[in-house]
Amino acid sequence: MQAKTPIPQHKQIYEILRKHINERIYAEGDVLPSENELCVTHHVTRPTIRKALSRLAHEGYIKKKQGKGSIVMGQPKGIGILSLTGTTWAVGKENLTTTIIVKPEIRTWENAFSFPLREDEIEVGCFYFERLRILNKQPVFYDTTMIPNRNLPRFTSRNWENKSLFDTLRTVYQIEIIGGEQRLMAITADEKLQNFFKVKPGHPILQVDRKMETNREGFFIYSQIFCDSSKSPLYGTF
Amino acid sequence: MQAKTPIPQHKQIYEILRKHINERIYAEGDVLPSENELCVTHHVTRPTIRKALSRLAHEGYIKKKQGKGSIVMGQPKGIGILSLTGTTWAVGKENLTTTIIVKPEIRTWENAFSFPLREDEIEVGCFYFERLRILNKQPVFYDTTMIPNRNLPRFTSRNWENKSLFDTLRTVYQIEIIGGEQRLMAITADEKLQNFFKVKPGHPILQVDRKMETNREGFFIYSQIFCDSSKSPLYGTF
DNA sequence: CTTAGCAACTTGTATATACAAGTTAATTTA
DNA sequence: TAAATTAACTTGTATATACAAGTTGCTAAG
Repeated sequence: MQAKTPIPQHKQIYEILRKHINERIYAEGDVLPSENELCVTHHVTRPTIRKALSRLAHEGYIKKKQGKGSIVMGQPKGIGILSLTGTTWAVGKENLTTTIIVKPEIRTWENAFSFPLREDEIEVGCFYFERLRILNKQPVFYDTTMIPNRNLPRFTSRNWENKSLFDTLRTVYQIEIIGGEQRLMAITADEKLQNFFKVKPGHPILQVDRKMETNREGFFIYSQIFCDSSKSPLYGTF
Repeated sequence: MQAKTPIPQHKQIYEILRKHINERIYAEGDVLPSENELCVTHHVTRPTIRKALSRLAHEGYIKKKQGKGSIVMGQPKGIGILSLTGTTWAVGKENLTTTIIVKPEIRTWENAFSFPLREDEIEVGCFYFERLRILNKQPVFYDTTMIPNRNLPRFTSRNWENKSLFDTLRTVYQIEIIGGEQRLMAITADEKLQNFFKVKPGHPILQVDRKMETNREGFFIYSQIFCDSSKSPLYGTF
């Protein structure tokens, strides 16, 4: 492993192992190569490997057992809405299709779902898009996302259908979600939502407002999600 | 720092710093002593300190800045329902009172809120209790908790009013939540909930079913929460 | 054949060290 | 005076090493 890039080695190794788990090169139930073996294959020392593994363990990709090894758990379950990193949605990945209602476009911030905005955020405007997620031919999520228009070359020209927004941000732009805040509410469907979800007036809907913090100082991502949890409860791991 | 106990030093230091932040010895906005200073005061080396700080940072107690130091963020916001560790509820801690509806008692498992149970879990039975959380004199949460009856001496005789269940489990029994899964749903209030929350029929209610994994192998904690999010949205950090 | 114990693995904890990189403030230079 | 440099801090990354502790399977004793 060469350090020619400014990306730390433990992060590179994390990405490699993560990819291998996602691609089922290491499948659920498998035991990862031991830390010492990984040291040899990646030409680093144990603390470096341990840092990569510790992140994988924390995110649920593996489970470490003293004396045994690192057991692969597969892609963490969850739909990327309640999980910690917001990076994956394994459950129903096969069945969950994403339709873009409004393609990513540069807009002024209309609002940020009750989260206050800073001056400089308002100034640059934002990438805005709306998506409808369909599970087993039934629409279950409707969400809008706003991302500040700052130093994201060729962002609107990317293909976003059935792509993970957070995977792209992480691998292409080196932007990672490091935390955030969210508000959850149970509401009753308004006319627009009744239309999207094809439900009757008075139907309970789950609403989530999120403000996500990234490793870029002062760079926040805002999203609002509506979910018809009667069709499919919002399932997540933590 | 002596290593006479089997509890690792990095964990002990984590607990100390965490306590100091909770007691506002280190207040919001303060900068923690530098890693090297902490090394001296706790008689350990930097990697050990860094492990403690890294956990505090991950849980939101502090924020690390390269070149500056570790800035204290205070107790992580959230009500302990959506936050990662489930250990704290800072927001409204002053205003949030907890009433025990059903005191902790040993019961057989009636069910575990749609989570399947293992044989040995059913065998030992569980501690069961119900609580009602009141914010500004208005009931906002109603929750039931089930904990397997295994090796928890004097559990039922403890005082649980306005105590953090997870703090007690961690400090007294060395049990930590290391992850879990949850299902969120928007439902309409049934008669029992209408009574608790004093709302009309058809009122939307947020329901959360949780299965929490602990550092004790095979030891899970189950809880079900109902929230009248119209009075106070479920706010959490991650 | 069965079992106890040991050896060879695994991960967990901790030390000591080194240098890179970001921040801040004092100092030097123009 | 004002700007540039430097020095002294901070955290971030990485190496090399050592031993503790849990797991597994082989081996030798009964």
